[in-house]
Amino acid sequence: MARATIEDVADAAGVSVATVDRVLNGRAAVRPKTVERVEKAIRLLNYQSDRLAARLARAKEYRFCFILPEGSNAYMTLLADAVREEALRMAQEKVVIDLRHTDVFSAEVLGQTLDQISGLYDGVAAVALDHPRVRESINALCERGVAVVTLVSDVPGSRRTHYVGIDNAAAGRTAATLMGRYLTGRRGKVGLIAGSLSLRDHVERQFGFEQVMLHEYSGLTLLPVREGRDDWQIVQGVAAQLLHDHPDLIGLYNVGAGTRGIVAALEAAGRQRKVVYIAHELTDESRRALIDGTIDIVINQDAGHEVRSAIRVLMSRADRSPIVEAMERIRIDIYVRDNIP
Amino acid sequence: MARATIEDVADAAGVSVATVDRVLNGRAAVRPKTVERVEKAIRLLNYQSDRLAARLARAKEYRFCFILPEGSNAYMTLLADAVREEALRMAQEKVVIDLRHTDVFSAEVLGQTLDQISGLYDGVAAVALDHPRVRESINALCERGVAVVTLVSDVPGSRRTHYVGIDNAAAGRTAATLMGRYLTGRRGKVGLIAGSLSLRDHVERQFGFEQVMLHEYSGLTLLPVREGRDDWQIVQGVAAQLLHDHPDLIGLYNVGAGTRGIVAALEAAGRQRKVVYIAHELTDESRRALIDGTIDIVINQDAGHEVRSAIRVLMSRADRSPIVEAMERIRIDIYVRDNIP
DNA sequence: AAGCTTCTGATAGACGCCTATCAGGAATTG
DNA sequence: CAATTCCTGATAGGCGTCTATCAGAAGCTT
Repeated sequence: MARATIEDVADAAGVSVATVDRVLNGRAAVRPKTVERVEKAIRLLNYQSDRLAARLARAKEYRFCFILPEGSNAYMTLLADAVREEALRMAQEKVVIDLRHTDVFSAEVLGQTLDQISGLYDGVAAVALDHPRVRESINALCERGVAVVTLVSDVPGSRRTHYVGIDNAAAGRTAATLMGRYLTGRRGKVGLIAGSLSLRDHVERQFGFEQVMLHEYSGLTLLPVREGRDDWQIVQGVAAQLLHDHPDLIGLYNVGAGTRGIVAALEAAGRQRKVVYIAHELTDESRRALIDGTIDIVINQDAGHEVRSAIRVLMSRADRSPIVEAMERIRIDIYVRDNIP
Repeated sequence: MARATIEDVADAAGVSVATVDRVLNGRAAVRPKTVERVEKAIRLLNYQSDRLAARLARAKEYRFCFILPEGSNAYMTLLADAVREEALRMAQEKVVIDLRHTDVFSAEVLGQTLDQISGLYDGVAAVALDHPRVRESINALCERGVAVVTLVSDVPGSRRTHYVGIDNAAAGRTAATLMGRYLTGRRGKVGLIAGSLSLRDHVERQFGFEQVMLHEYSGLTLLPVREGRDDWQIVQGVAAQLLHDHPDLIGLYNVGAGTRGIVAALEAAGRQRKVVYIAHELTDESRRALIDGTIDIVINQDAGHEVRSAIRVLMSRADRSPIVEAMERIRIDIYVRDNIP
């Protein structure tokens, strides 16, 4: 009752291994009647090709490329680290992974980068801007048979194979629910800071947050969003202003990066622990602030998981095997002080 | 600059491939001086043996066994499903996975089961009771070279290779922090229900919960634990009693299974949504209750992840490759209504 | 029925490593 | 120095699949 091999299938179907192989890999024309016989034998023996042997035989290096925004955004640094780590591990399995950085805020630059790498890789994973220029480049890549995966922020409407990241509207709603519950029975204002309203993930989070806040926690006054460009110094200024303008600010949700700036602003105003502060992404900075109580909750998407998921998706596209949806769903992690990993 | 092979190493070291193989797999005695030469060549070429080729060549089926408690505990059902699913997937890679059920509350029965399977498997993953009888059987298995992994609940002091599960004390603390914050500014009683105080994970959760509640939320009165045997009907009785005895009960933490019983009791008393209720494990039942607001928070450990992690650990033990700690850390998932997967 | 096209079979040689065997060289012992 | 014992080299065969080639069979056309 050992596993069936191609040879077993060939015997059962009364054909040669060559023909079975032709059917399996669409190598040449095979008469429909023969195809059917082979397929019947496959079903009968419950044959599954041995992935290990197959990849060994193909002896092919898979080449993938990750494109991340340049700059010192803490979460992107985590992502980059994860990519490098996985690159090492995957080297053992004949997978080469390159990492490139590009200006995330410029659709033109990102588009050019995508255009250039065509032909060099079997697959690309990119943190992409949702912009027609980018969409066009993504589609061009797909056209040429390169698998494209969007990371963290999606580009809907493009022909990308897959989106690896969380449901950002749901993340926003999650933040709102926790904010509302943490502030049960209190009245006051809640501030909202985003990196840029041209980043799809930020907008979606904001949308989800407002949706739940307005409908379910109408006792709280939601202030209009302010943009911080994901730069902690700018964010610090924005937060400081917010705190100054609203002495009755009791909640703060930062949809983007720049945690460092907010922590600084809260401390400068002496209002840490007095404002319920919900941030995104678990970094060294936010971890620290979570432990000392300045941040109450961090909503996270696991960088390691995202990178591994992206690689798995690219791999299965490369050897035409199906992906396991359940395994590739990126979760919205909630961290409080006590469950930090 | 392709990957180095054993042959390259042999050439570089000026020895034969046979000798390299002997060094790599400790197949026979090799003179220290030669060993060193080979190892130097390996470092020099940054040689890493090709896992795929190695496993193909060994041509060995790995045989693993999962031992789960019998009965209809919802979470255990999820675990069992995950095991079956992975068993299918792993079949593609020459890994056979069996699933056995046993009485989780009896150390003797579990011990016997463990004793019996010795010799049949390369590795075992078990949801085990922390009991000397069980510990002894686990150690006996390890003695005979069978890799043993504890699942969900650990057996410290045994020679098990690894524990796959969450830090339960931290989970308890997490529950307490959320309970405390959700109940900010309110006074009243908080109830605590466990399955059995002989289950290590339950005791640890209780410990963590009490620790944080007592120190940080002293405005809330923590009631003594009650046991529900993880049976929803018993749990329902316990919960009903609790609600009856304490009209000022405003929080409830159920450390074990039996969510269904608590939901029923809350509904019967008409106090759903009036009591902040925190449960463990995301099942169909708790998911429903979370959505309709009866449950406020679910703390979860992902069944699929645990099973996959256990398999990975058993596999690396079997082919003596190291595990990636970071990848095998099981997270304490927090779910509210809005981030349910 | 000859000539052509389309399918199929047989087989060899990778892929990178494991396992096993045997002979001969090196080091050790008495 | 001979007799052991210990190390090492060379090599064959296998793991299950892919790729490629070539000859021959089957099917179709006219």
